[in-house]
Amino acid sequence: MDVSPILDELNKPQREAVSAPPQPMLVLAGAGSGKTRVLVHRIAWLLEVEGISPLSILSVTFTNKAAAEMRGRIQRLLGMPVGGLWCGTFHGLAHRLLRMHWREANLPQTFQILDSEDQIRMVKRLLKTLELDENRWPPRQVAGFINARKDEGSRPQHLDDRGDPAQRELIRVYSLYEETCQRNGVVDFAELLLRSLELLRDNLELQAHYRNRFRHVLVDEFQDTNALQYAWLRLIAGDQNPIFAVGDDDQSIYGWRGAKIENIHNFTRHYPSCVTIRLEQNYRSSGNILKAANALIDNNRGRLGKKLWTDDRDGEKLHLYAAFNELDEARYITGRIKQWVDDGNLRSDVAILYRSNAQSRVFESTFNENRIPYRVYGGLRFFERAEIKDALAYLRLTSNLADDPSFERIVNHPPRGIGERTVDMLRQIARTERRPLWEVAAEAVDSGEFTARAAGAIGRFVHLIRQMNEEIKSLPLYEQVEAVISLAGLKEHFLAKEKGETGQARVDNLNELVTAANGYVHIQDDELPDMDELSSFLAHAALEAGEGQGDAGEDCVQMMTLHSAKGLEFSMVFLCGLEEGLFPHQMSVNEPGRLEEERRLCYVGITRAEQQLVISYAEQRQLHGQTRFNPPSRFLQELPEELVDEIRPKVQTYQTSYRAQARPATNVRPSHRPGSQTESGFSIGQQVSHAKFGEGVITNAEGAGAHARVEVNFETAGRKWLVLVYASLQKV
DNA sequence: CTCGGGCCAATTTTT
DNA sequence: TTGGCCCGAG
Repeated sequence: MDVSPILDELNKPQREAVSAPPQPMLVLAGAGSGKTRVLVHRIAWLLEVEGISPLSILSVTFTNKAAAEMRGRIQRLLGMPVGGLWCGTFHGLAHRLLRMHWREANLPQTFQILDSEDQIRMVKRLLKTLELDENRWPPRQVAGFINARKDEGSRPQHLDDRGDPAQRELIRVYSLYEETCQRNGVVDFAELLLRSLELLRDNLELQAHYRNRFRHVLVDEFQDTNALQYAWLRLIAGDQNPIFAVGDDDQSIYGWRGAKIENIHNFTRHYPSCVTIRLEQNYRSSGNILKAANALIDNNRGRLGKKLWTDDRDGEKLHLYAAFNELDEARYITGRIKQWVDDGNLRSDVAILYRSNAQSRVFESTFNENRIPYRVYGGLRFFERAEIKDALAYLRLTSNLADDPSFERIVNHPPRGIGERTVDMLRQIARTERRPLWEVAAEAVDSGEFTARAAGAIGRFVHLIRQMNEEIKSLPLYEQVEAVISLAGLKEHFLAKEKGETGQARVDNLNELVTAANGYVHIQDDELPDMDELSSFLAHAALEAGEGQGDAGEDCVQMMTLHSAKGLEFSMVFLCGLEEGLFPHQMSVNEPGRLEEERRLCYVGITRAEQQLVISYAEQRQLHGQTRFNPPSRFLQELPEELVDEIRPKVQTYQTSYRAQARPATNVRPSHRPGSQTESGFSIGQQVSHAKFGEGVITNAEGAGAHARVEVNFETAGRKWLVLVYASLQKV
């Protein structure tokens, strides 16, 4: 067997990992060390060299993007499509299991997926039913509670309120929520995982079947797994089948949403025969950037340990800009980007990374002023838009008439005279009779319980849904979507309701939905023969929310949070807002564990840069409508001095540098001591001259850094406060 | 049902 | 400062 195409072009540890015998493996893959490559080549190795059937391989990722990339790269490497290989996200694969075994999992065949927004709407409704005040029980938090319990594998009956009345109520909501989902045939994201875990745990026949089938389980981004996901992996792998886990504990940044860094830390303890391999050679960044990243992350405790290195030269030093305020920060970065583009580089190779989304605004307006095209990542994705969800809700309801959340969403949307009062009555009947809203509505028309007006309106709605059901049955998918949108009158509704751009944008999106349906390839799946095209499309829409904004194809500066930058790389990276309270974020500074996660986030940010990393902080920043004076981030002091070129605005003041702050956590600014000399050489009593105001003498001073001001008593113009950065005073 | 004013809170995000 | 949400008026 010629193994050269699989092992060639791999470095030693990579090759070791790829060609290892079947055994539990932990591959600690540093940033830019060829992690995906190892996974892809490992699978190729198993298929080609070990002669494993694609059916015996289960490969799990977190995002659809990662799964798609993996699949694509395997096919490219092997030069052919690999059928039968299970390669997908945790949720996608769990969904697949449930579709295949819906009976055993006690679900209706037509079950639908509840996304986060649907889930919160449902919780809201249940809170009302239970007469719980939304202010005391914020639906978001209640949903969060439910998800967190599911993520640790707990059902309501497992939970103990331990005498805590608040806990008792939450468990009650969880209980009712679960019951309602079951009756409606809907399944939320966490439920996909938990339900499939229970399925395989309790159904020994299926368990044996899958353990016998999946001889190799591979996981990407292992440091991001939560308790449920890890349990799911271990259950499928059993004792015999080895898990090939790839991850980087230094890039674990999702602890706040349940990811357990312990999973990767304790992996070798769970699997004593596990072999650990470190991928430390970095193919992305130049030397100085890596040195800075290593130095920073070295401040964390309890790491598995790893030091990135490169064959590349040291490259540019890191640049650090101390901005006067957030506007100055944006202006400086704008200047650097202009320079970058003038030098013949692409804007799309530039990324602006920030800790929180709110920081994007200043950049957006500055870029607009300067005509710099940009793209902001994050925000609503395609399938999450209201108009799209409306259209999908119609489709879902025709597909599963018991889907109450969809019913609720569209029963009066567009408005058709079915008011809150009427819907409430429907709900009440539905609840007492434990039947879906749809059935109740269908019978309400003749029941005489409703006013003629309400009954008429309900009748028209029932008729509409039946008509849709009837008309779309034999149509191809995209015509089904088209027909539903038109029968529901969604376009007319949005055009009338939201005049101008918004309305038109929604119509455009609806058209785009038809196009998406037209382009949707429903792969006939041997393992899922009963899945029709529409159901498959609906599941796709729920599981894969789609891209944020359609890529205009224009060369754009990329703007995103540090979290969404993970996994990406850019020639030039601007890491902004390095201020105490902002980054590390205020909410994380008091707990060592959370602070370390912030540091890992910073590490992720630094390691995104290939050639040039520019870090900035503002000495004063508008935050929540108030001016804040935050000291430079403690992370700055953790970067070795010799790697950083500090760029300061024109004048130096007595605050030497970001390193001068002994205790960055304090928010007290040093006050001016009379007679002391500023670094720029200005001091009280100094004779100065100004281009416009002429000559004068400094009588007072305050502030620091780029923010420093002096009071000058001019001979002709009188007393004025001047910002040193802008005044360009000359000594006389 | 829809619009607008007042009030409140304010990381990070994928599925 | 902004945005989301609730409530009351039309």
